[in-house]
Amino acid sequence: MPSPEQLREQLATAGLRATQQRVAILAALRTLPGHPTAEQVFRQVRPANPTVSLGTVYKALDSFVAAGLLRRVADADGTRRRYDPDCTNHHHLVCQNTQEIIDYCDPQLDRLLQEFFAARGFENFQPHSYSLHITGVRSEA
Amino acid sequence: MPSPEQLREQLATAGLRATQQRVAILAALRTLPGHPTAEQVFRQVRPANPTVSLGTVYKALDSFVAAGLLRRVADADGTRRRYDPDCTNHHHLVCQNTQEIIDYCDPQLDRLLQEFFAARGFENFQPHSYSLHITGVRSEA
DNA sequence: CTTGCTGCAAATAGTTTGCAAGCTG
DNA sequence: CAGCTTGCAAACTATTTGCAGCAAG
Repeated sequence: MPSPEQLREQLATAGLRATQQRVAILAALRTLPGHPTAEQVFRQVRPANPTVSLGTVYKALDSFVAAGLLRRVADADGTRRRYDPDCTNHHHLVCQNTQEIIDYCDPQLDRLLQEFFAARGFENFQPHSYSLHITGVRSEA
Repeated sequence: MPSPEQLREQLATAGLRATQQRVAILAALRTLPGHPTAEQVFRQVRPANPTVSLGTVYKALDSFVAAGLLRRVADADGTRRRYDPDCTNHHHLVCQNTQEIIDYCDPQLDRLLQEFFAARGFENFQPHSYSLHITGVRSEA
């Protein structure tokens, strides 16, 4: 849970003006679990900052993405955009029943993929990062 | 390039009525390369079938997805839906510059992933299929 | 025949844009 | 103070829905 000052600094470092709105939006992104939509961020921010508008949320998220603070991801059915606050490389488990998306980190898997593609290589393509999408069902146990 | 009869049969097997529109739409999907949008399918179908409407294309694509003939995929920036006519498991190369998505099949990779996850296993998740999203840049060579 | 499919148009959902006014550096 | 940012509302784009008529099984 970073302090407002830390958030302001993150924005400044990224070359963005640290407005109240952006600080609030960035804070919301650090609070919300998973991959929130613009709407979800808006609803999180709004109560404490009734002046922030949805349009501003969209613009702020866009500038965050441009600055590399955030990653844009498509949601499972492609109707809306989601924003992934975790910019480190990671993978996703997708439940076929609930459409739920769970983050999955696995350095061992990362290494495996790195090695595999280092050995193999591509014709006309320079790989940069790998993200594995694992579809399946969540088992209650 | 399957014949109309084959397409009709595919539809029947999938439990769908083989209407002229659906046959034309399915044919277009087999013709178009990559992962077309509804709009692209419409433009492909329209010249030969001026009576087909965009709404019908959407409905037909939905029913194809429900029947398992097609897979819905989100396009890179998540603003529109694309339909992937290839229902066998495969991976994607995504070019950061052009947003182009290239299909990538690699049985060896599939085996590697299978083995890795068979050995590892998950807590509360039953994996079913794996799709690797490889981001990078296309090198002209 | 009867049930599902089509075509049209209107309705929605999500996101973007234009611009005057405000705040940040 | 200069310029980026905001808030609002209107504009857009992609997709969905309702419903009367049509066609496939």
